[in-house]
Amino acid sequence: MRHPTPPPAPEDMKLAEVLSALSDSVRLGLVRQLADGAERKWGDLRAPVAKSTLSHHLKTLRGAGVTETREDGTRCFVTLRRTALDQRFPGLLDAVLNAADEERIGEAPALDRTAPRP
Amino acid sequence: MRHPTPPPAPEDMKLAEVLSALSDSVRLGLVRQLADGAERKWGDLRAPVAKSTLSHHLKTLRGAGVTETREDGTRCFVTLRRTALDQRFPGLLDAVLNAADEERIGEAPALDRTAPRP
DNA sequence: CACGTTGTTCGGCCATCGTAGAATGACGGG
DNA sequence: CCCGTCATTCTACGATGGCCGAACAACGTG
Repeated sequence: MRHPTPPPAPEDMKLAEVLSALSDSVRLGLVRQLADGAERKWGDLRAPVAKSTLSHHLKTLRGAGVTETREDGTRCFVTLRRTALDQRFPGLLDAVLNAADEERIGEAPALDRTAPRP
Repeated sequence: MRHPTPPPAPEDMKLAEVLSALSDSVRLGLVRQLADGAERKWGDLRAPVAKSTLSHHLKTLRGAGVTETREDGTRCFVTLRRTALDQRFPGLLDAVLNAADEERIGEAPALDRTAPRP
């Protein structure tokens, strides 16, 4: 399956690149799903895009050092690199996750129930 | 001079937009120059780009709600909207500024003195 | 070994972005 | 009143970026 994008060492992570990786709502949604630090199966990640697009988003996150990927046979598992991020950019991830929670980024489209049906 | 981009109310700021605004090294350099909260003259801001480009970058920062602009006659002054940012995205700005300081983003190109001259 | 599953890569499309130079508009000073 | 200063807008262009469907590659299983 080939993952030619190994995660960069903590000291090689660039702030602008990380912020850029986090500046997309689809990717923020993915990061939120990984927020508890637990490993998630690729196929269990939810995003409102085609799987090729999802793959690209995960590649972007990996490239910036935000996530890490482990392969096991034909399937792979994704993890948030919380310690590396906290070490290199103290407070950043928490601030972003809190704000993303507040905005409910990446949550179900939420059918509009504001107007009761007739 | 016309500033058709008034800063959004704190509650209208979008996380993804703010992160996007901060994901450019030129803009990060500008934000660093404003970090102390003091007002700065447009013309005193340093950036390695043409003035039209600088104007666009400041428009982007304004549009995201990161900065504010005050006009006085023909010149204008730029301020970091620290309180609005801290209120809406607690901890985010500090984390970004600390990391940007660490990477010395936007500082003088720094002639290479690692090898002493012959 | 043939096949289905899983994720990546490829090719292409369209939108946005960073950049610069030139034109424009708004003032203030001589 | 005319000119210089200051910042924005216009126009243009190459580079990215997000998106998708299709093709591909690696693996486990029947």
